[in-house]
Amino acid sequence: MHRLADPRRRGPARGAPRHLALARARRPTGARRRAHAPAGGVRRQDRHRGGRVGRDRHGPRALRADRRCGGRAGDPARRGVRPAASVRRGLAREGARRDRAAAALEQPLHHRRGAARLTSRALPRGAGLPIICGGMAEKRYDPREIEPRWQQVWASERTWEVSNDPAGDAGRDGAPGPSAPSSYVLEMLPYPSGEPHIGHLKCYSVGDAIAHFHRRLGRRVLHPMGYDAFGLPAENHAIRTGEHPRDSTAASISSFQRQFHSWGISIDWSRELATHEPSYYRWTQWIFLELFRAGLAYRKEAAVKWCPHDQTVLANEQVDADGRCERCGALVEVRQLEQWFLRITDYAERLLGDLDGIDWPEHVKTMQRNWIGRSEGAEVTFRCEELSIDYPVFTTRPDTLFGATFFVMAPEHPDVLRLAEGTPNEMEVRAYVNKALTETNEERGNAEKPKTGVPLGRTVTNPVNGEQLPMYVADYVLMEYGTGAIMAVPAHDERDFAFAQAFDLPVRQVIAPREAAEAPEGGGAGAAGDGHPPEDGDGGTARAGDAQDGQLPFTADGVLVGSHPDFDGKPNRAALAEIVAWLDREGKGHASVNYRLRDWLVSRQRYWGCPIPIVYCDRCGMVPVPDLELPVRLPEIDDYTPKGRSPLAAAEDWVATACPECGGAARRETDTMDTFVDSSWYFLRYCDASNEAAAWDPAVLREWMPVDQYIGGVEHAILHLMYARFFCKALADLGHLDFQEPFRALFTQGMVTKDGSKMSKSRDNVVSPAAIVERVGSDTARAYILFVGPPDQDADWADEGVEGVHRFLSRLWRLSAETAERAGTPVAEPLAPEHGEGADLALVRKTHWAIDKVSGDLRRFAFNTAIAAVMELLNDCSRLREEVQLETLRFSLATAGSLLFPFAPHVCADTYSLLTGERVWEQPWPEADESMLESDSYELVCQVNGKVRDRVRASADADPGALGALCRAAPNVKAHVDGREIVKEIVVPGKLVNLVVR
RNA sequence: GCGGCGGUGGCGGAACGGUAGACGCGGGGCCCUCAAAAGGCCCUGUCCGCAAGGGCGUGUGGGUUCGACUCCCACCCGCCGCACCA
Repeated sequence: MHRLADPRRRGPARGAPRHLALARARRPTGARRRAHAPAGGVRRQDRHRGGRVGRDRHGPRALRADRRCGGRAGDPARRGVRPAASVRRGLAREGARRDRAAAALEQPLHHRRGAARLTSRALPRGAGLPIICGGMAEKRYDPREIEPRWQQVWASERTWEVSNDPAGDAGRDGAPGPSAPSSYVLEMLPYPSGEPHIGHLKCYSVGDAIAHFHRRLGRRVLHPMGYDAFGLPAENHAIRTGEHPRDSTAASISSFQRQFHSWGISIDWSRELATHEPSYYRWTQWIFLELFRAGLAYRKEAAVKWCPHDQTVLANEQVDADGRCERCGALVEVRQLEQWFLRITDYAERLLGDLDGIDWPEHVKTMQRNWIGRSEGAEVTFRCEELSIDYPVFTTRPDTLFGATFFVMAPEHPDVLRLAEGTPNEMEVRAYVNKALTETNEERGNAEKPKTGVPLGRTVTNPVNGEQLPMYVADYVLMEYGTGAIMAVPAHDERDFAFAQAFDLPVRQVIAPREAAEAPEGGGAGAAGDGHPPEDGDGGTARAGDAQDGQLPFTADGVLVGSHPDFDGKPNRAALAEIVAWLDREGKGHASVNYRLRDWLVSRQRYWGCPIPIVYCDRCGMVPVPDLELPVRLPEIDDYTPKGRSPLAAAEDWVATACPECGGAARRETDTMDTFVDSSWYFLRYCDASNEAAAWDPAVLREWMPVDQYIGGVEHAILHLMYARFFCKALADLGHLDFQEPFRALFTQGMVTKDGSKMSKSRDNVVSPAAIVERVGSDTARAYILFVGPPDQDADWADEGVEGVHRFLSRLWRLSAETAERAGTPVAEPLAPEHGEGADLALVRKTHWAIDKVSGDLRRFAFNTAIAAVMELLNDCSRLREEVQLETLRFSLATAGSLLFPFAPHVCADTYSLLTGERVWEQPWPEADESMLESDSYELVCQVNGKVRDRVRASADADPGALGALCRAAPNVKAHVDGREIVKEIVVPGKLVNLVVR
C-alpha cells in the first residue's frame, strides 16, 4: 500500500506536537556542530568513510545491537497501522539524524535561524544572507548540500546492509519482515584502473534503480560491490613506473569507493571484496584445486596464442577477429607450449542447452550459441595404407562422402612431416609448414585469400568406395577444429572447390538440385547444366578447371546422384542419416557432434594474478597445495618486466618449497591465473563474504543465489558470462552448489558516447563522472543518463540535456520545498477534501496515472519513459499549483518524489522528508488506485475512412451504438461523410469510432 | 557469407494493430528586470490557407486490415557479433 493517503480520504486530524519534531528535523546544519557531535556519531561515520577493503568489519550482530541502542527496536506493526506516535518518533529520529549528518557539512552559522531555515540549506556555501521576499524565502535546489547530507545518513545507519538471516533485519525501520522474498541485484564488478568512467555511472545507475525498486516492493535486497583487482593494466603500469600493482590498485579502488559514495549508490558495504586480497584468492585457489582434483584443470602442450607484447599466452577468447591481443592490440603469435587448461568443452552441451531456460537478451544468447558453435555430423575414418595410419575426419556432410576427391591436413597436424618424409615433396612440405606456422592469423585467416597447399605424396582410402584420395597440407584447414584433417568435396563446398580449382583437382557432383534430377532424361531443366547431373555411376566427375557454368559448388539441398545404388535418388538429408547408420554398421564411422568451443587456457606468465597452487616434485609429479596451506601468497618481486617466463620464477625463495606429499625438494608453479578465473565466482562470495572457514556456506547461498538481476555491458557477453556459467555447473557437479545457472536474468546496458563516438582519451571527448557530479550533482547525472534513451541502447552525452534534467530536479525540489513550507507541518498522510473535483481530481488522477506508468516502466527497464512520466506529473503540479488544494499538491509532489527516488535518491529523500517527515526508502512502493486510472468521460476520436476528422467528449459508460451516433453527429465528420453511404462502422469503446464511407 | 539489432521532426527519443512525434533538448515570441542571470507563460513535423480546415509525412516497394511506425513478403542503408569451423 502506498503510505501517502489519497487526499480524497479524510481521516481524523492528528493531534500531537508534530511541530516540535519538525523544529528539530529542520534544524539547520552548522560547522560548529561538528565539534559537539556525539562521539558515537563520529565513530560511526569514521567506520564507513575509509571503506578500505579488508578493514575490520563489524558483524551484522554488532550492527543490530548498535541500532537497538538508539531506541529503534523493531515495530513490525508499523506497516499495517500507523499511530500518530510513530510519526512523531520518526520525525524525532529524523532530527537526531540530521544532527549527526551535520558534522560533515560546512554551513555558515548565520543561516541557522527562523524563517530562513529552508533557504539556509539551499544557498551555496559562502553565499550571503538569504533573500527574503514577502516573508517567504526564495528556494534554490542545492545538490551540493543535499547529497552529502543523505549519503551521511545512509552511511552512518548502514541503511543498505542486509543480513543473511532473514530474521536478522527485522528490527530496522522499513525493513521487510523475515518472510519477505529475497532479491539479488548485481552489477558486474568494476576493474579498478584509474577512475570510474561514465559507463560505470550508467551501469550502477541502472542497477541501483532496480535495487531500490525491489526493496520498495518489499524484498530483502542484496546489492553488493567489489573489485576485479588483478590484471594486466596494473602490471603494465608497474613495469612503466615501478609502482607496485598493489599500490596503484589500492589508489584506484579508493577512487571508486569515493565516487560510489558520492553517487549515492545503495551498496551493502559490509560485503565488499577485492579479488587480489588473500582472503579472496585463497578460495579462488581452492576452486582451482577442486577442478584439478576432478580432472577439469589439466596441463597440456598445445599450439597456443601468444602475445609478444604482453609476453604471455592468451585464451582464444582474448584474441580479436584480426588476430590481435584484446588488451594491447599486438598481433598474436602461435607457440607450442605447455599450459593449464580448464575443461569447459565438457560442458559445451549444457552451456548451450541451458541458455533456453534463462531470461537473457536474445542477442547475448545468440553470441554464446555462436561461440559454442555446435555442429552435428559424423566422424569418418580414412586410412593411409602405406603407413597404416587411420585418420578420422569430422564432417557435417556425410551425404557428400562419395564426392570426396582429395584429403587435406592442417599445417599444425603432428603427422604432416612424417607423412611427407621420404617423398619427393618433403622439402616443399617443410617449407610450407614453416611458413604457415609463422604467419599471423590475420595473414592466414582470410577466406578471400587464394588457396595454397602442397601435396604430401601419399593417399588415403575413402571408406565408402575404396578410392585412393591424394593427401595435401593446406592452411585453410585448422588444427583446432575437428580432427585437423578433412575430406574435401569440391563439388559441394566452396573452400574445397577453390582449392580444387587452384590445383586442378577432380570435382565430382553427388548431389543435384531436385528439379534437375526429376527432369526427364535429356530434358532442358538446365539447372545442373550440360553433363550434370551424371546419368549413372561417376559420370559426374570433371576437372575443376573445366567450364562449370556457375553451377558448382552446389551447397544447397538436393538428391543424391552418382553415389551408391542404395542412396541415389534420395533427398540428401534423408540419405545423410542412412549413410551415417551404414558407416556405423561397417565400423567406418559414427555420428558425432563437434563444437567450436575450446578448452579455456587459464595460465598466464604474469605477476599480478592469482598464483596457481600447484607444486612440482621430481618424485610425486604435480601435487596440489593442501587446502590448509592456502592461500599460496603472491610473493614480492622487484622486476615485473616480462621475459617470456613468469616473473614469479625470479622469486627463488618462494619457488623452492617442500613437496606436500613426500617432503622432498619441490618447486612451485610460477604461472598465475587468468583474471577471468577471479571473476567467475565473485557473486558467490558476496553471499557469504566474511566466511573464513569456507568459500561459502551452501545454506547461505540458497538464500540468495541465483542472482535475480545481473547488469553489465555486452562486452562480457561471451567471456565472463560463459566462464561464470561454466564454474557454476562444474561446482554444482562437485556438490558445492545446488543450481546450474548463476544469473537468472541479465540486462546489458548500452555504451555512453560523446558526439556519436566512443569516449577515449585520444579523441579527447571523455566526460568525467566526477566533474559532472561536481557541477550538477549525482542525482542529475544519474537521472540524465537514464532519461536520455532506453538503457540497453547506446546513449550520446549532451550537456544541454543534462541541464534539462537539472532544471527538472530543481523544479521538483523548489516546488516541494515551497509547498512544504506553505503547508507548515509535514504530515505522513496529507489531508484533503473528501472528494476531489476539477483541478484537484485531475491532479489526483494524473498522480495515479504516473504511479501506474512508472511501476510498469520500471518492470520493463524503460527508465527513460518512467522519468518522463514524473516530468509530466510535475508539470501538472506546477501548472495547477494555484488551483488545487494544498493537500492535493502535497500528495502529488510527495508521490512524484517517491516515484523518482530510484533514479534520483537524494533529492527525492529530501523532498519527501520535507513534505511528509518520512523517509522515502522506508515506504512501500506506491500502488495506483484502479478507479483513478479511468475517468468518466474521455475524448472520442472520430475517423472517416481511417482519417481523424473530429474529436468529441464521450461518457465512459456509453454503449457502442451511442458512440457511433456521437461520431456521426460530430460536425467535421458530417462534412466528410457528406451524404455518402456509411458502409461500416467500427467502434472501439474508450478509443474511437471509424466510419467507412463510399 | 551467417546470426543479431536498428532506420520516426533540427537533435535524443515516445507510441497493447487505434489521435504519430509523449518527455526532454534546440529554436522563436512574450512576462519579470535598470539590465542580466535565474525563473515563468505561449508557439514549434511539413506544405497550402487570414482562418476554419485540408494535403503530405515513421528508409524503399508491395501485401494483410475498417485502420499499419507496429503484422507479412522483397529490398536498401547503418551498427554489433561470428567467420576458411569442414
